[in-house]
Amino acid sequence: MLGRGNPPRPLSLRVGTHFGLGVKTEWHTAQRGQSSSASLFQGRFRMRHQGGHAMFTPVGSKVGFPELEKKTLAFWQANRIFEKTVEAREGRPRFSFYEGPPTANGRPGIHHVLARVYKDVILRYRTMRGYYVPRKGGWDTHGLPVELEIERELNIASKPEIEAYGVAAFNARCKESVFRYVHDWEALTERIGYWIDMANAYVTYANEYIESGWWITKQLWERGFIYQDYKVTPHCPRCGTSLSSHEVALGYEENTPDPSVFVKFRVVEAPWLDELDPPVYMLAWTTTPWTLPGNAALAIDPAAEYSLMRMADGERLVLASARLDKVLGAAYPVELVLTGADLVGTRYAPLYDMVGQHQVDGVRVPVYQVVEAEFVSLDEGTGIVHTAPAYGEVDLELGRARGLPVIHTVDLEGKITPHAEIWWRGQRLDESEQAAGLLRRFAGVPAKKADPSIIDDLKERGLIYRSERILHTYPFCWRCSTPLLYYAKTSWYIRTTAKKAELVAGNEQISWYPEHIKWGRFGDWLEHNVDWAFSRERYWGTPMPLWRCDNCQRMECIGSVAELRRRSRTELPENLDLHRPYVDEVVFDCPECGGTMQRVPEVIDAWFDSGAMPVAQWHYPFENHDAFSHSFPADFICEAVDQTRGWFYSLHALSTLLFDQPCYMNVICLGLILDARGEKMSKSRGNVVDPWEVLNAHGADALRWYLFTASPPGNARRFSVDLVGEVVRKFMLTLWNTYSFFVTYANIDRFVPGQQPPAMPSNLDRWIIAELQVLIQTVTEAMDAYDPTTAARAIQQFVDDLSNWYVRRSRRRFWNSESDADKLAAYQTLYRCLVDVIKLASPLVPFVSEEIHQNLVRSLDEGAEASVHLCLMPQADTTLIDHKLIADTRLVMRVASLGRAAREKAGIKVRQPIGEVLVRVRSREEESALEELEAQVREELNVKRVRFVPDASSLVTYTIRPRIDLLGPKYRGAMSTVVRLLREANQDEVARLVRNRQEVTLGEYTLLPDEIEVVAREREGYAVSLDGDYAVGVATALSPELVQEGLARELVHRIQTMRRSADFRIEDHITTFYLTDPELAAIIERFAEYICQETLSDALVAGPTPADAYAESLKIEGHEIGVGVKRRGVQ
RNA sequence: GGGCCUUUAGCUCAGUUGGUUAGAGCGCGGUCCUGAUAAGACCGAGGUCUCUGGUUCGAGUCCAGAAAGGCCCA
Repeated sequence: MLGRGNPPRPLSLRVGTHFGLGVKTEWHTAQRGQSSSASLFQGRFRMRHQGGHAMFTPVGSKVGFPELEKKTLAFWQANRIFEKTVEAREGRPRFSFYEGPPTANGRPGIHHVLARVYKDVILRYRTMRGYYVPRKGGWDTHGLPVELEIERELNIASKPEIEAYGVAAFNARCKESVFRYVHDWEALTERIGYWIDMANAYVTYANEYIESGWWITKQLWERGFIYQDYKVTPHCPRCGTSLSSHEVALGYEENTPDPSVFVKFRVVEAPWLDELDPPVYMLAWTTTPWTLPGNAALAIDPAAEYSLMRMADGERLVLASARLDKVLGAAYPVELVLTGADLVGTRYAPLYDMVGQHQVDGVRVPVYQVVEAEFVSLDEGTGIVHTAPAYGEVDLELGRARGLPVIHTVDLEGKITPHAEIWWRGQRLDESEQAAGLLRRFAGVPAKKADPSIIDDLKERGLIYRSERILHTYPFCWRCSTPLLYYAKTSWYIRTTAKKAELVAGNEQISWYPEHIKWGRFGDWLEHNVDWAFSRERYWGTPMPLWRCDNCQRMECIGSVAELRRRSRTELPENLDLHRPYVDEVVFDCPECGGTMQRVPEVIDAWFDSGAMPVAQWHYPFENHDAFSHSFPADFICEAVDQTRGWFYSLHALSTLLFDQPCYMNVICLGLILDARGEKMSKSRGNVVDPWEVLNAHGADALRWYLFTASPPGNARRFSVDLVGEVVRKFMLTLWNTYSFFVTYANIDRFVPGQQPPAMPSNLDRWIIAELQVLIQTVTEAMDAYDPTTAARAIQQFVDDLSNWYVRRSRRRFWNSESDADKLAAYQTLYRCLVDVIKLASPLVPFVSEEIHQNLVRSLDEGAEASVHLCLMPQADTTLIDHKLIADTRLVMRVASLGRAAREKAGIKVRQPIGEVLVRVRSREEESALEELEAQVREELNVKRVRFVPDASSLVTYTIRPRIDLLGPKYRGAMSTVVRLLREANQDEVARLVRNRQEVTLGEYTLLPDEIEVVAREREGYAVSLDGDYAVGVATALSPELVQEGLARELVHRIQTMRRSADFRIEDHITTFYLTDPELAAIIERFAEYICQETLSDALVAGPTPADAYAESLKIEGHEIGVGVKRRGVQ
């Protein structure tokens, strides 16, 4: 530590110039406390630090962020910081957030980290803006994935096997499994700094949660929004279960052979044709002959052209004109050309007549006719599509739109039934008389195996035009490899279409990031809204609260546990589990007929659970009315884009149906995380990155910073551990080292913030403070707009400027200031920048911000906030924003950059002082700006003098360039001529005219001086660097004085390096010994004061180095020199 | 098959209302600077701005089409 006999570094090193004469050694005397200017630093500090302790905990430039973060986590936990950030804002305006519940039955991955840190950053930010931001966590616990995992464990794969195992035991295992990885989740959540209340998280399997779901269901039921109808799902006949789209995606097989059959449907009644002899056939194409008995209609494209062809054998076929070549293969006479619309209403003879002339209430069932449809393709088939509503999703949709019956001829085991089951308008119809026997010959045969028999049958009856085999992609069960059947089963629906207009209107009120989701993926989905099939024939889920009378089929919806208790025939146990199978056992009397009412077997889609969370997380309306109403609607939610049709939709749908308004107002919709090669991360590909690997290597802040800055939130992003490491170097270490620099010197100088009156800031100070205010504005605007990426990138740029311009340019002020007031201003400025920037950054990188806050703010001031996260965000002081100064400083940087380039060209290293640079800028205003900031240019370029060359003719020659941005609009089509004329003109002459602000006449055109740009080109004798209008020239000649000074600087540099090698402290004073040739010795004598000052040498001794000093033999520009450094004072 | 997104240097990304010579970081080669910095500066190599067509005096930018990749839905 400082102060143990080591003389503190003097505060007052008053040296007027670097080259004062006569002061060789022992040049400083002022000690801290005795110097008059030291009074600047007295005050409370001196009272509190009489023992001479460092005020800030010393900070090295080396840092291990992961270890540091663990310390911070422990601090947060021990001091309940998260809880305090919430409690501290009670009574303030509320910022409401809904947590989209993850499932805890798998390990969390990097994509979960992405979502969680994006949630966290907004919530922390809002808290620091003074909002009250409670954060209730949640867990999604129901659903098929949970069941599948248990099936795997039990080594079973079908519903009968589950039932044999026992639903109670099965569900018990499901319940046990969903929190299997909860510790992983909690550990990761904590480690990445996601602050969320997990202790009071909602759990979708809880009875209370289910009861709220029942309440919602009953609300919908009473409003007539719930009905039962068919739904086509991919069905595995062996497992006896439907597959989710995800499961289907697992089992696609390419190059699957299937029949490809062109079938003839004989027309019996056609408004567009009088004579039906010889017979007319509609030609349709199918790859699933087994669905032909279920045919209910033929679909055509009303806009397409169709042809009636006369075939060789005299019979006539109708098909799309566009398909003639492909299907018929040869030319036949066209008898009639007509549009699809003409064909609508055509009646045909069914291949297998299941329906006959059925009438219901005097209305004939519309079947076996030609109907129009949107989906008819002219790229394959015949343009006439066989439609079987029982076996195709679009078929069923079309059937619904056209009122077609659903004709089932296959059972759930995938076998053809002896009799058809026909549903129309929610009623079961008898099959036609003729139907009896039609199916019998196929009965019991698995559907796909019946294909050949059906084809043979139709062939015998002359109804096949052509039959062949094709290869295509077909889905198989991912578990048992059985071909899937698309199959219509009854399902419970929520009539979301009834509120479609409201869904779309509600979406108008929601802000989406990125915006295209609103109009694109989500808006589209709402526009094409179909009713929500929300029942599942499964076990582990919220039971559908519908009871049906086994006698009169009366339905009843139960909306609460109390209601169930009232109705139940038996006394229900106090702790009744609302899951299956227990709830299935509850029966009651039918009020209509006295029959037994029994629950329907289905459970509710887990998406319904998640969409119910605004209500159900509070067990509303059974309790917590305030908690619900205060949190509804949410200001903010955030999930990945795969939730558009998941949670984003289920929330929106239920909220609109229940409350006629959206339940969230702002959404960040995140893109997916891809691996380093741009491929989706998935377990099966084995390319998932374990978040812990990144966290252990680089820490949570680095990971967060990477996720915020690398790409905008909506984009898919590539991810790898190395990319995070880059962030550490680029941002984290830059920030850290700026902080470390400050602490190191502040401790040496005993700087105490707030203890001195504000010192007079320099231009450099005013510049960085202005930049800081701009940064505050930028960050505030971006974060208010839910855009952490823009905020973080701005902070990164600022920290770079702070470190690589402000601190670099200020180093001497801290190290060796010409005035203490100036040094004080530098400390005050840097301190202010650090304190504000960590506040701005703290929502993004909460750990390192906390660490710095604790040391810079909290350690000095008991009254300061206990955590940076309890602070309020800094407010921009716009009076401090000096736009001109900001622009001027950019100009200095630009000139400095050009000057360095010019030095490079001239081959003169920066350590070698040069006499003069010539600078040409764009305007007189820029010149005066540079004059103002000339010291920065001189120091940065190590030059004695800056000279402006407004005309610059002595430095450069000119070329000219047309200002096509001005000439273009003026001359338009003649532009190219004007440009050519200008190019051919005498360049020097034109340049001269323009510089004299005279017009330039080129043939018939007269150009104004502003319309031509004059560009300077390098002149010999100077090394000149050019950039647009700017030019910086370095005089290459070096005077002997300059060369000598360069040698002195070189020697200083060598001594500094030796100090480091000798492991001296920055503030250690030394004695320097040297032994060299007379020429170099003379130079050293001459620059002794400068050398001493720079190297903290109290004495510069010509002579051999003592044995106990650190010594090196050096060679400087051809001079041999022996140098020794020895620390002064007590070791 | 439909919808949406992406495509700019080896990698990750910027690129403002269309304007002369398209940028940054990382990586690579070189030089320099440095007693805060694992950092920084300068120079260099590395680009048919995915392609084709159109609008325009002028297109990375606007329009149309195509291709590749991604996601969602069929």
